[in-house]
Amino acid sequence: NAGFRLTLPREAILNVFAENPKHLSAEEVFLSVHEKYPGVGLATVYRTLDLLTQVGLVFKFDFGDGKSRYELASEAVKGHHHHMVCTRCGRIVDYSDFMEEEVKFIKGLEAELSKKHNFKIDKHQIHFYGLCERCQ
Amino acid sequence: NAGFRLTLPREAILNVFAENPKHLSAEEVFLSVHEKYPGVGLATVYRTLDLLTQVGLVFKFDFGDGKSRYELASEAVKGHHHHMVCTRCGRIVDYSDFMEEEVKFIKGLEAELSKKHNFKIDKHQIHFYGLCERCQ
DNA sequence: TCTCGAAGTGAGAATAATTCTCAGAAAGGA
DNA sequence: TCCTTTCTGAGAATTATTCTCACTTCGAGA
Repeated sequence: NAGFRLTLPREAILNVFAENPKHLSAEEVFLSVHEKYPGVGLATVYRTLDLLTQVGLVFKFDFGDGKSRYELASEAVKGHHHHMVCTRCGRIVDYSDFMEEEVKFIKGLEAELSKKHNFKIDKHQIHFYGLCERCQ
Repeated sequence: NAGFRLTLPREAILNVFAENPKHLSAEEVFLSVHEKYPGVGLATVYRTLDLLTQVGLVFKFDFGDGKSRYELASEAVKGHHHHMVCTRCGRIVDYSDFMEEEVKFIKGLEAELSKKHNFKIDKHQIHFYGLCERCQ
């Protein structure tokens, strides 16, 4: 909260994530907020999601279906996980197996790449694509 | 070429990739094709990119800036590489270092995940985000 | 060679997610 | 309290992508 106000819309949006800590689209957040606070507009949802992303409270993902997804950063960190996306039905499956090895590997890679390409890496995304259980 | 015709627009689009084997946006492909073949429409470019992606000749990427990028699959495989995206200027830096280790690690991960979650993985994407040399 | 149906096409309209604009509301410090 | 800054809702505007439709091209078979 560095120089920003914690207003009702913003609080409402954060609450949505607290209740449903999953990769939500802007529209899903909007609908969810709208139930309790019908006054909150879609533009504000987008603005707030943007702000929260800037500040680092939420992560923004793009799974390639044309809409962005957002996820509470603390969730994503605490239960660190990545995603598998079904290319048929669009379902997103979280996994948190092998995270320790994965994080270790990725961190090492990051360090090497940062050095070699003089690129200041601050986050990564790993997505697997394929067919989920139901769609095979 | 299984049941599809190799028409002029399609050939022209493939040529664009041959000449410039980089992560091109649909618009970039369109402009490039347009130079030699002004008759080719944007819709056809989109349709063809879609077709080529289905068939597996090109890969489709999404770096989170609202537009998709396409890359010749043979290029991506031959010079297997991944991407670092600058969050300030949008520049995309390829890297192909440590690929052997990376592929090995990812393949192993894929196998484990496929088994455990009964998810038929057929591709993955790894992106790093941060600040490029110029933007730090 | 001619004919017919499927596949492919360009142009522009339509769609969907996101951003912008603008006038008004709220909030915090002087 | 007043004033400036921040924040807001509503709807218009924008941007990438898809759809529609009438037309063309191709290729297989008669």
